[in-house]
Amino acid sequence: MSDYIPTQIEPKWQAKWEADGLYHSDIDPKRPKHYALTMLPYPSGDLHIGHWYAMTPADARARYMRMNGYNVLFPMGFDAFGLPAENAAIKRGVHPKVWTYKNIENMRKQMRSMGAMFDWRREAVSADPEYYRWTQWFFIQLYKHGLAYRKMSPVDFCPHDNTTLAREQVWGEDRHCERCGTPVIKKDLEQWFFRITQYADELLNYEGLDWPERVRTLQTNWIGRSEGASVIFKTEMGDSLEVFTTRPDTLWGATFMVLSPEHPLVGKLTTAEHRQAVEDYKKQAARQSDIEREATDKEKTGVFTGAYAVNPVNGVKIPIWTADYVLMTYGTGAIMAVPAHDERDFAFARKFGLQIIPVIQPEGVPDLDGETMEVAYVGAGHMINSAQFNGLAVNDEKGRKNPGITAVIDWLAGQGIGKEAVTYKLRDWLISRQRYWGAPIPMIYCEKDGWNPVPDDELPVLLPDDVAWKPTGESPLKLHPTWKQAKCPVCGEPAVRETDTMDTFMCSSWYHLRYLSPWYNQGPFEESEYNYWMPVDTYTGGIEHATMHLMYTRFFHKALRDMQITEGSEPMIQLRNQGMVLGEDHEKMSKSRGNVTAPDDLVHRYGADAVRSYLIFFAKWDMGAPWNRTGIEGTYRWLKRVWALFSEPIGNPSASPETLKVLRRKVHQTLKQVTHDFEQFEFNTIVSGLMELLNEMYKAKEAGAAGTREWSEAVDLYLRMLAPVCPHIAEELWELLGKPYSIHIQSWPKVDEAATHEDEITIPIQINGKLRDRLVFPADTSEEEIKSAALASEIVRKYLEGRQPKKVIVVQKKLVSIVI
RNA sequence: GGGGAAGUGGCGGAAUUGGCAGACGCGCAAGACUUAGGAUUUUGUGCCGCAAGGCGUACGGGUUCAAGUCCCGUCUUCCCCA
Repeated sequence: MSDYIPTQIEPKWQAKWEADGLYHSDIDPKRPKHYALTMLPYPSGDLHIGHWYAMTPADARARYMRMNGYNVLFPMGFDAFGLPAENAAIKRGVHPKVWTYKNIENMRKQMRSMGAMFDWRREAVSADPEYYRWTQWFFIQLYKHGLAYRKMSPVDFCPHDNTTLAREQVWGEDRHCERCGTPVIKKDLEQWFFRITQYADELLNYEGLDWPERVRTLQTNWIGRSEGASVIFKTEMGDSLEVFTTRPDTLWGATFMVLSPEHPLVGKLTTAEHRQAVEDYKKQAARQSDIEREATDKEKTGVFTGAYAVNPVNGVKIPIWTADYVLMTYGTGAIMAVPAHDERDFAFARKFGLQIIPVIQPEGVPDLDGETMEVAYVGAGHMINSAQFNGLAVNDEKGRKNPGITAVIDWLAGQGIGKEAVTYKLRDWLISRQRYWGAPIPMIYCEKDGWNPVPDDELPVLLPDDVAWKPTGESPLKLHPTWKQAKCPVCGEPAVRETDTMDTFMCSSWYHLRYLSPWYNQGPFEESEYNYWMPVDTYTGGIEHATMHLMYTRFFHKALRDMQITEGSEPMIQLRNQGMVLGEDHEKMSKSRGNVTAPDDLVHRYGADAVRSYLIFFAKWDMGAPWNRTGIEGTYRWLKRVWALFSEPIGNPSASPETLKVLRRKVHQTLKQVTHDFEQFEFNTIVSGLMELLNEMYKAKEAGAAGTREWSEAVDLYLRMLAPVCPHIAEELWELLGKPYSIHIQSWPKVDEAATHEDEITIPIQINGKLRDRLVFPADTSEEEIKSAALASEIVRKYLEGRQPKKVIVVQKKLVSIVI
């Protein structure tokens, strides 16, 4: 018997699998397909233990599906554009391309050491010109179909470094520049957008998707659909002020208006007397984040503009204020304030002594009084102080489900002062980045013909390599002497290229399509591959992508469908999220904290199989947990015990039939549990189940089971169950036992249900809810027999002291509960 | 502030969904083997108690023959908010 030396067997099998193309996935119409996808990594340098934590169970499950007869596609690639490459260039003078591709090379090597079943022929790297050629092509398609457009939009800008900043480069509550610490300012730039808002309602529909409730809730909140009405107020000077409200039924209670400090009319409306206060207030508001501004518990601030508006429903003159709790980015940036029935308006009115008029009266309580109310009333009731609508019922529903709201909306529309309206928090997707290391936006500007797309046969618009890095961080594309010079695709006259690049979420919105045929150069993907493999059956990745990436890719797919490029509305049918591996200090792993665990060291010391099984075993997959360096000893020991048991000589069988029956029962019970766990993504109990079975097998061997038919079956099934989790040791032992190569193309075993049944059942006996006795019965004992045996038990008789029990509950095959 | 998730031994976690709480593993303790042990192996290990027994799933109530699981309230931690 030899020792278990993973570093000897693992590279050997990895090389053989690769040479044999064992994990190549090709179209096979005879077999059901399964597209298993795990989120692709950013090539930051090293594969992190977190990557392993995400990929290993995904790989194990892909292998399980393959053993179940599916033709499985499990590809891998790199999300290779992005800011860190540019930061490295600025800090260390390495070209982003060099930095990125060196990292990719390193990470490929690390991934190979995992022994995953990636089909590397299908690898896609988003920074390859052959990849971003199609990213650009998609942009042009979206542009041609009116889904991409250009408009002014504010960006974060550092006045000291004189550069635009990405969101993640703006730090802290005071929103300062990551590099120099200067507070950032907003600057308006012309930028490109995708019309994701056009798909807002469709994105709210998750029909046919097996996605976690949590992700759907996050997306739903992100889209933030509100139903209500838009109403036109007029200022005394005659300007129109449109407001959106979800509560048009409370219009008669509007006692003032509030404009966002950024609202374009604030300047015009403000009277000379109030101008200084308003200007000061605007400056102060601009320095706060939206979250701070919206917080309901925050002390309300605001100033009077000196102007008045007229409430269109009753002609009452109401003051116009400006306050930071109204955001320009939501609705119209102006609200009608109904302090009696809105918490924030109420707090504001009380603070500044503004009038409060109740217009919804709850049932069965004394009449509300604006002078004495202590909180806003937001519930159901009937309308009061509302002219012809007095007495109308208002319930807790939103929109047209509410009779009060419906009646008022219809009346407003009839009067021409308002109409039914829906607003969303979702904004159009801003895709311009003032960066170098991204896919150039393939557009050309001509003085005469305006913006036009680069012709298809000129794609890709290549990133130039010969760029200079200025410490300002301004995009080198802008500073490049010749790159932006182009010919107008329409008139042929000199024109200029767009120097912005695309948001990398654009690259990752379609990578699952490039995996289908990264070799293909006639289009983004080969149709036959698409028709066979799509949609993705199982998508796994971190919850942090719930809103951005997962929403963008859904939008992208719907847009492709509408442009007749693809069929189907949803790219990924089933979604599951893993949790995060924290450092041993329970903090998020990061180089700066020095709490990072490097998988390479672990693989070197314990082998990939031990690392894989430990990552699967040590935490509930969807929860994650802090790393524990000694824990891995457990799975390493387990594998050594597997090795020892399966590779040592068998000896003469001498086990009793009972021993063999018990062994076979445990094997099939484990198979049943492990199968269930793979289906349900409950990975940690797969390993614990296999550990338990191993312990039973040691006992059985002790009792002389080795060499029997049951023993052979146990070993065979054990290795098949082990194969998805620990592919190397399973393959090695499989070969050692003289079984046909490769274990990874064997079938998943079938559970023998009959073998799983217990002969005997142990029934706990409770008296007044406390466990007092345990009795063993043959499994088929009737309820009556169990009941009488329980009552006859010595311990129960002692407690009964000759009395009759008040109640006896017998739960079939579970327990007996006696009440005295 | 709003929305969401979660609180089970010293630690990570089990518990067929209302039915024997603590599977499996780490750690720890004692023993065996050994020149040695950071190898291997055996046994033990929720807490209190010499024991009988009692108490135990964040805390306080409730429903039930029976609650980690269901209901009400409180506290704590974590995640998300362009």
